[in-house]
Amino acid sequence: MARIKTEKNISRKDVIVTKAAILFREKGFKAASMRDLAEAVGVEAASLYNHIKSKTELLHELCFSVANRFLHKIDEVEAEPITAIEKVEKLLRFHINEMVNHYEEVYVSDREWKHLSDPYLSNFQNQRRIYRKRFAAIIENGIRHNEIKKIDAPTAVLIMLHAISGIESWHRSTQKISAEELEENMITILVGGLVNR
Amino acid sequence: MARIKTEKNISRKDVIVTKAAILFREKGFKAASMRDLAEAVGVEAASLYNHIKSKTELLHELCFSVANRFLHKIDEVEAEPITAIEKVEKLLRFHINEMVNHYEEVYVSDREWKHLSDPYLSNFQNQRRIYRKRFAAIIENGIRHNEIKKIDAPTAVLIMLHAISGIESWHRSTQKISAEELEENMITILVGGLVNR
DNA sequence: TAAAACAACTAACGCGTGTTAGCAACACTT
DNA sequence: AAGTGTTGCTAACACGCGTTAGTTGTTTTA
Repeated sequence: MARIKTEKNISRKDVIVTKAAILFREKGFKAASMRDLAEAVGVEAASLYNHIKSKTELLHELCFSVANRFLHKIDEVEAEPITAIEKVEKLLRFHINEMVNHYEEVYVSDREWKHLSDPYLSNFQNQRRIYRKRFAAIIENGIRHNEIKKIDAPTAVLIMLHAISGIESWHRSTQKISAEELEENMITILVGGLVNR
Repeated sequence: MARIKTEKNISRKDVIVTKAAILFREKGFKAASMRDLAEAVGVEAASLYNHIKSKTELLHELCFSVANRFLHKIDEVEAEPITAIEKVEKLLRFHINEMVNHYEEVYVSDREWKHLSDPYLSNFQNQRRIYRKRFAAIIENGIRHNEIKKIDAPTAVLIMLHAISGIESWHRSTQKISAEELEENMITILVGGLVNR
């Protein structure tokens, strides 16, 4: 009867949540079964329920832990006395790093939140909407100060956030450039565009 | 015993495939059941099998019809005697229009292809990989001719394609700018960047 | 070392799934 | 109007799912 191995400060629940992120990313939330997860953890499916309440709880945990990190970051960035472009760049770099270093979690939170159920679902959607509005507000500020082109701010936000989710492809690719190169390339393109002038 | 209504040149299978796209987009492939689909079509679940072979067949049809449209387009664009930037812009505009006008299909093809099974799966992945390489080759050409900044071409492709998939958010949003405005904004930002200079 | 708390197990439940078989009603052709 | 293929129906199948109950084994505490 082999127990789930834990290290210091890592609960068995944390182990399960982490493995769940990997599995949900790989197969999708619906397609990943609790029996799959149990196998990944090295235990029988029923045993998981000594540590978690339900499959959906795993999704809650993942989605909200990611969402909270982004909300804290935008709090921080908004308060800094820097230009709008610098704020945008800081947020982008944060997004890129989160996507590079916490790939599974961020990816799952991004693509599988639809399977949350109320009240978590509407809660999550709200947080997401608010985050985007605050991001757009920064861009609108930049437009007002002539730092940023006269564009539709919500559209800009949408482009930025989705472009970053493309790091998924980078992660999966075999011959990948370094994370640093990736970051610099993304910032160059998103902030400065393709055209050479 | 109400039949599936068909208009001229639209087979009953086409009706089913179209409804499937809407449903798969809404709930995800795995979460959408054949009974859901039957209800959307206005028929019992078993009746669907007079027109289709399996649930997965619906996904094949959607994924490959979308993939083929993009492959034909890149054939066309590659052959034109225009600059690299113009080629990129043409492809981007095509992507944007496809995403705006065939939202459900394109979205499903983009997000649910994982649930294809071999040999369709590897086939689809191949086509996708090849498409991206050809897109990247256009960008690399532009870099060689100094039209485009010295950036990592695969990263640029990844940004472009994923940015466009963000049109999903536009589609869902309530107060949306017009499709034309969206298109112009996206091209402006992706080709020219955010910064005003 | 005994008791208490924890974490694993086996067995099974009810349910929803994709799909098939067999039959009835419709639509079109001659 | 008869015949033929098409398209719908009902019933049911085998299976995998998330989850619970009850029990056994292991670790921690006193």
